[in-house]
Amino acid sequence: MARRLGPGFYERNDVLAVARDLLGKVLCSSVDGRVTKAVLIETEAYAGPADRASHAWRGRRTRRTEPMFAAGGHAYVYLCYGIHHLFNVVTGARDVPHAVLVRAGVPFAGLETMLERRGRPRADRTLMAGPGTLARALGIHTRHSGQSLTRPATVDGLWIEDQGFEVAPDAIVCGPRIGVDYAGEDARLPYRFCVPAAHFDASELNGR
DNA sequence: CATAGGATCGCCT
DNA sequence: GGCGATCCTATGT
Repeated sequence: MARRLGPGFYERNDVLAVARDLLGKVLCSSVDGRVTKAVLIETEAYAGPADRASHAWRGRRTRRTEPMFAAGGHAYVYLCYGIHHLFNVVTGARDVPHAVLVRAGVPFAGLETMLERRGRPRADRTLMAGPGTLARALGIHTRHSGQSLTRPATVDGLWIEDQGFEVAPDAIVCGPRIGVDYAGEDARLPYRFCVPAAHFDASELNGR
């Protein structure tokens, strides 16, 4: 049975552990009267003010980054390259700006809606193979930035469920984050986590 | 007010 | 593998 993740999951201060634990969890959206869900297969941790790759480096606090300083369990969504709405899970205590960027997923529910949003005729590996495409498939928008992930469902909202998918620690591959060359030495930190998409192929998803 | 640049994507060759 | 799209955000004057 599905269990919505609560504050205890998100408010942990170990953002690397949260990034790992999000693999296999199911990101859900209710947008435009439609519910869509994706199993997460790739995440990246952004570790607070000490992390030069983070928007909150050196405690930078602006209207855009303000949601990162909320308590764990809120959304941080920002526009990248003027086009892509990238979704992050805010983690840790209030005023500690940890976040986990959700980079990829596989469909779990609402496939027709996700195909329509992506302008695709059928599902393939590229349907949600990057942070921009995943957010688009789920209808995630910058207006969701700052919203709670733990409040009861609304007509326009996001949350994350545990659908019981197990991800063994040795199935997780980690490596450096993508697109953060500007971050100097921090660009090489192994803060990116993935499980192969095959882990959650269609046969396993049937019947859940 | 002006400007530079970005936690990307998809199409082109 | 190379490049243009596209516009918000942050920063500096």
